[in-house]
Amino acid sequence: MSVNKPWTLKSIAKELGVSNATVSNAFNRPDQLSEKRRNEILASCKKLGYSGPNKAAQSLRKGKFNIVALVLPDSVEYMVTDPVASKFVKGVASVLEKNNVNLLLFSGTSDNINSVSDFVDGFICYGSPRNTELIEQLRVTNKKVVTADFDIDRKASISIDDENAAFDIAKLAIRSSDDNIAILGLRLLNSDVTCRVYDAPNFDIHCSIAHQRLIGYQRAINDAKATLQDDRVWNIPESNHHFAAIAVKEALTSIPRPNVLLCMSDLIALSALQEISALGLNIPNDIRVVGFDGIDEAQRSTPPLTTVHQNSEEKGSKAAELFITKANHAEQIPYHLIQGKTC
Amino acid sequence: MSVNKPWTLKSIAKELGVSNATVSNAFNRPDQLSEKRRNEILASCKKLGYSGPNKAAQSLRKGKFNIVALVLPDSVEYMVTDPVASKFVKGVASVLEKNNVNLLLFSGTSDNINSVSDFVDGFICYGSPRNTELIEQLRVTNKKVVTADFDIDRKASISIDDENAAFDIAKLAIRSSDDNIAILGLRLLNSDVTCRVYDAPNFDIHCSIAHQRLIGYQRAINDAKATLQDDRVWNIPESNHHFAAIAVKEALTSIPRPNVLLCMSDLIALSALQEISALGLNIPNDIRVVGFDGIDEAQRSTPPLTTVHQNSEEKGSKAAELFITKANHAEQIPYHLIQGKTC
DNA sequence: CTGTTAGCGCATTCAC
DNA sequence: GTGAATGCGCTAACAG
Repeated sequence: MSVNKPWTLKSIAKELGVSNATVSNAFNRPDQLSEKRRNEILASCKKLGYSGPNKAAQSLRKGKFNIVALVLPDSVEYMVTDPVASKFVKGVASVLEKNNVNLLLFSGTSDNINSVSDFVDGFICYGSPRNTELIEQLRVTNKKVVTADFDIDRKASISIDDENAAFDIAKLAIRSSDDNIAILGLRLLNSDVTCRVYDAPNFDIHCSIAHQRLIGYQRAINDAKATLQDDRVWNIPESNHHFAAIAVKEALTSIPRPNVLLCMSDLIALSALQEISALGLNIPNDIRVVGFDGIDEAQRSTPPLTTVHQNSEEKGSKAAELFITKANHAEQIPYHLIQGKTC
Repeated sequence: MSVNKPWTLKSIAKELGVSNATVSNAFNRPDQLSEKRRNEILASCKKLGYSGPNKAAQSLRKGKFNIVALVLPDSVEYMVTDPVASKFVKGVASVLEKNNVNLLLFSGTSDNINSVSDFVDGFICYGSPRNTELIEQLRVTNKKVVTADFDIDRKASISIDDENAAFDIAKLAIRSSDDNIAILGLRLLNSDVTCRVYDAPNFDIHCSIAHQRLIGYQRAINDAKATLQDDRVWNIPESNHHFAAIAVKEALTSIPRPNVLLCMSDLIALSALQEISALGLNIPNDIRVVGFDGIDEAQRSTPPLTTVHQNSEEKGSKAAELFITKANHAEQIPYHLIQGKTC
């Protein structure tokens, strides 16, 4: 056999003078042959440079690929930019690695999961993908699907209790029925610009965490007998300073100026702190601000942010575990409030 | 045909009453049949719910997978934590996406590329992987390999001129032959603890960027007729505050105290700024500090860091382009100095 | 332009 | 324990 031609199961079997079933069994089904025979074969293969059955062929045959596609909410850029998403990915990766499953990054802006679904065992979907057609595709695929921070029918999912978390943190921020409240929402609309949200009940994505958080805020507002003016909800398309600053500026320059800012992410809240300082206003005396997520950076800001902490890494590892164990239930993990100095 | 059984090329061909080659051609080789016939077939397939040839089988047959494995220097965690690595990934992802190639994350701590090499078209390797056995495996694989920030034989590679960049920035920092210089190196040794490096020439990895930067620093030191004491080089295993702070503290408490700190990453330099402030020392009067990388954060520090800027995202996109175009030359991209206020 | 056929590399049956 | 046969789903070559 030419040294350049890579070995195949067949060719190595012939070389060793055994049947190909035997070689296959040596690698895949130890119980089908004696320990001794197996070790001999494996040793010979190693010596000859055959590193085991071809994975692609094996996958085609078995219908098992050991790859899972991580469907990101947005482009890959988003994942590496957003600290919350990063932690999630880290959690997913650690569990998959332990199970010898490979991780394929799949952009939420792609137009079809078909391009990969033939060679992955399934999907872990983190948040609602920007291209909403993917949701429908994920709904109908017969591959395993686990969602995080949003739901698709009765597929396995992992999240926190966003509504109650939002309620709790908003209760902390709202002190009087006279408070002037503004909500800086994250992806409340399926839009890619910062804008106000006038028709609160009419969302594109009803199952989104943004929606749930909004309900929680609203409940806290009602609970405090305060009111939310209908031009005081903003939509921010991505959790970053660029888009957040626009909304924050609009909010701070609107009359009457809000004295409570409910932010759907810490990054948004941090932008708010920055703008508020720039205006020479005092936190929390003039304005109280609360965030959401509990990223490390938020505890190092001045003043440290009052926010909801959720363990994104755990969320990621749980998502991967749900995938591996083929679970199909919805799971929630706990959150807790971090009492900073911004309210 | 049962509605539940997914279509195959064969079954759909039979259903449509055409040969399977025709269906295959309709999807893959438009020139092999009339426009009209092709459209008819594609339309029928769509109507019946056949979304095209199975990718796994197609890949096995063609030997083309449209997946590239990105070999990370360390675990996935590293990638999402390090701002420089993040940018690189972003650059890679954007180009691959444009070419309909999927990105598989491959940890630099894995023990064998064999686990994936049967179903990827090749590897993009970012920096020297923590498990150095992978280097040898990448060297001998017959799959396409592109390396970034380090070299494997004559495979395609992308980097900056690390030696000259280090020389340039060090020249900025060193002002007199009396300067007391300390070097805070990044991965100079294949160790996972922070420690001093005594035998400068004896590196595990001779082709590493750390090595090249060290040579550049050394050249600048010689050029300034200054000297580097042999206990003034530190090895930091990962570019983060935890490991960096240890080295910084050791350096700052050694006698005579260094007045020039050459740091092999901005994150290390930022840690240094923090520790120096904590000691009540003045930058740059008491100590001058220079970094490497030019991350955004370094410009927002007080004082803003003097450093080398390299475009990591471009490095990533170039790496992907080298892969896509099957190039096999070494390429360098430019760097430039950022004159901050730390020296 | 169309249909037939022989693999891509493997795992699983079934008889031996 | 072994070896031959079948097919996972597809593409390329070739004949028509």
